[in-house]
Amino acid sequence: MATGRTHRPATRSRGIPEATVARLPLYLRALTALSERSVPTVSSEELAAAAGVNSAKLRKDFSYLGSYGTRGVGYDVEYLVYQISRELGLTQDWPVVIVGIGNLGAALANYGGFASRGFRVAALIDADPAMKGKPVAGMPVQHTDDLEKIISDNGVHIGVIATPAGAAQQVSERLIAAGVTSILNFAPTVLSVPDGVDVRKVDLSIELQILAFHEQRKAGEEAAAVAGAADDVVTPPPLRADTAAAAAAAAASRKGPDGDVPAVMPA
Amino acid sequence: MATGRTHRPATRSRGIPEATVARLPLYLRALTALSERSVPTVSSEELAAAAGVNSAKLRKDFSYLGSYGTRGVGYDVEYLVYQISRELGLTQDWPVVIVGIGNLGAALANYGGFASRGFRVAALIDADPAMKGKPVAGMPVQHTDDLEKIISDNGVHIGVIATPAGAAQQVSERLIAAGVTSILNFAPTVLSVPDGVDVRKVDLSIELQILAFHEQRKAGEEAAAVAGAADDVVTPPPLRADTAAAAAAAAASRKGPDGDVPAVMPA
DNA sequence: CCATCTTTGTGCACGCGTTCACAAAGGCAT
DNA sequence: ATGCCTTTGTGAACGCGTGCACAAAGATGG
Ligand SMILES: NC(=O)c1ccc[n+]([C@@H]2O[C@H](COP(=O)([O-])OP(=O)(O)OC[C@H]3O[C@@H](n4cnc5c(N)ncnc54)[C@H](O)[C@@H]3O)[C@@H](O)[C@H]2O)c1
Ligand SMILES: NC(=O)c1ccc[n+]([C@@H]2O[C@H](COP(=O)([O-])OP(=O)(O)OC[C@H]3O[C@@H](n4cnc5c(N)ncnc54)[C@H](O)[C@@H]3O)[C@@H](O)[C@H]2O)c1
Repeated sequence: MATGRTHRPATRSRGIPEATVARLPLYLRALTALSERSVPTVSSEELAAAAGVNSAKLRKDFSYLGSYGTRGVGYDVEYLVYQISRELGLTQDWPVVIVGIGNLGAALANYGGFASRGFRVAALIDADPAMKGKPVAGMPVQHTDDLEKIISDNGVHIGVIATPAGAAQQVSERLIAAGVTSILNFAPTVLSVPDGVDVRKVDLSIELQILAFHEQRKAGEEAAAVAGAADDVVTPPPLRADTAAAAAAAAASRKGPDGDVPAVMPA
Repeated sequence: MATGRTHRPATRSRGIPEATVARLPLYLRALTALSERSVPTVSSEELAAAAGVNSAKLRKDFSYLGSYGTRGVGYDVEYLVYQISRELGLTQDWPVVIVGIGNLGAALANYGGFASRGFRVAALIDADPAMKGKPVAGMPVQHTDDLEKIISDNGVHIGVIATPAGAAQQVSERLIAAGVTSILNFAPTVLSVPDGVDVRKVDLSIELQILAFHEQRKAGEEAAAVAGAADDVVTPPPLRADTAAAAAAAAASRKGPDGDVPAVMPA
């Protein structure tokens, strides 16, 4: 069981660093584009630019896969596409089920890029009886009652969860019990899964909050640059009296009227 | 313009490490749940479990914000919710525009959790004239012609791109020219943006490919454990003659009538 | 066959992030 | 008050990821 682990810490991908694995799809996408334009070879510099990374990083990444380049020339595009595809396991077919066919689930089901890389939507599953049999993306929605059978009949190892957060943990347990060992979770919850099961999450809200943090930071720096850096508004340093008071009020909302809690951020 | 940088390397969030910033929303979510259950205080151990992280990591993360805990007791839930919200900039309102109201864009527009943390969908924008004025999530879709005016009138700094990949770069340029400085990109492309602009990407296909890599790895290890670890199939080590031949054939798939081509993907 | 020029592959150093482990802090009971 | 017990906050060690810089490899032209 273990506590909700979010990424793949256990598997310890022998040899290839996790950071490299995460970039391989990026390289593959850039290479595919080159391949379509019939470009025969590409240098690490060019490919790195197309993938939006540093060329040294790219070369080091490729070095984990083997020596597939030719010095003085670059990399053979088609050959590299094949090698990366093989390394990522895209030379085989991966049946996938999507659970929770609401707004998001339906959009995912309709997503073309889904099938373009060896992933095949094997089934769409929803708990709503009214959805049963209803076609979404040209495929009938099936009921959760048949989840186990669907997973096992199709040899599914990868599941996508797009249910409300409250149902996600339970759905993940059923998926795992039925044989799924990799989950892509769109529900905003931490999933607790056994060792050996990989979970990756996509959380729109978290991404926006991270952007907001930096955005606020920019606004603060800008204000500090314009003004004499005396006023605060959003900067972390001290904290104005009224803001501190609000914080104190929130903190004291339970017990006595200890109206203290001065300027925070001591350490 | 710089090459497509993907994450926030420039901003150098003074003080708070990027990895910590990325976890703050996780803590906030867990704390909000506790708050709703009227739990007054929580220990680092409990909160860490709820957020799916290590308790030492959580304490260190909080130490960057300040000393908000009480030794022997734990953290005041309400107070911490306030502090993290403030740090993330969620105490203010963030108007957001979504560009590209197709399957995904519509799902995002309908997403309730969007507005729950200070983010407000200020406008939905699409290039399709047929979409103009059509209500999606109770809001009329506006045409791209008015993009600049919408951004400026609403003081939008955060934009979400859900257009096809081919249009993403151009859309990002218009957004940025109009004043957007943070972009959440759902299109599978590397965006080239000027310094000072943050881009975060959500790419379903990449996530699935990473899962496939580990899935393949699991299958390989399993097979190796069962069999005598002699056969390859997917293991990285050397490269057998026939495998190399297949690769070479794939590389030549463009010119000659080599009717093979493994499983490699096209699009 | 040799010289030159381009580009790979990688040794190395550095910085960030994670984790351990513990002293200090504070509540609480006596 | 005093001592015990819990939990925080953090110093320090470690490991991973990144980027530099360059020697080696190989293509290409003479
Ligand atoms: N829509 C988005 O843009 C978006 C963005 C980020 C995250 N999310 C998250 O994705 C999830 C789905 O979002 P949505 O907007 O599609 O919600 P939705 O309500 O439109 O769809 C949820 C679907 O899940 C089904 N469902 C409920 N319980 C189930 C169960 N136990 N087993 C199988 N199916 C079940 C429902 O019948 C419904 O069809 C939510 O957790 C949401 O927070 C959505
Ligand atoms: N649907 C998914 O689940 C999913 C998942 C991952 C990634 N994506 C990516 O998200 C993007 C959108 O996917 P989708 O399924 O919603 O596609 P879609 O074709 O349904 O929608 C695209 C929308 O963008 C609009 N558009 C096109 N060019 C535009 C422009 N220049 N300015 C403004 N709007 C423009 C179109 O009119 C259309 O409404 C694609 O890049 C896709 O690869 C989608």
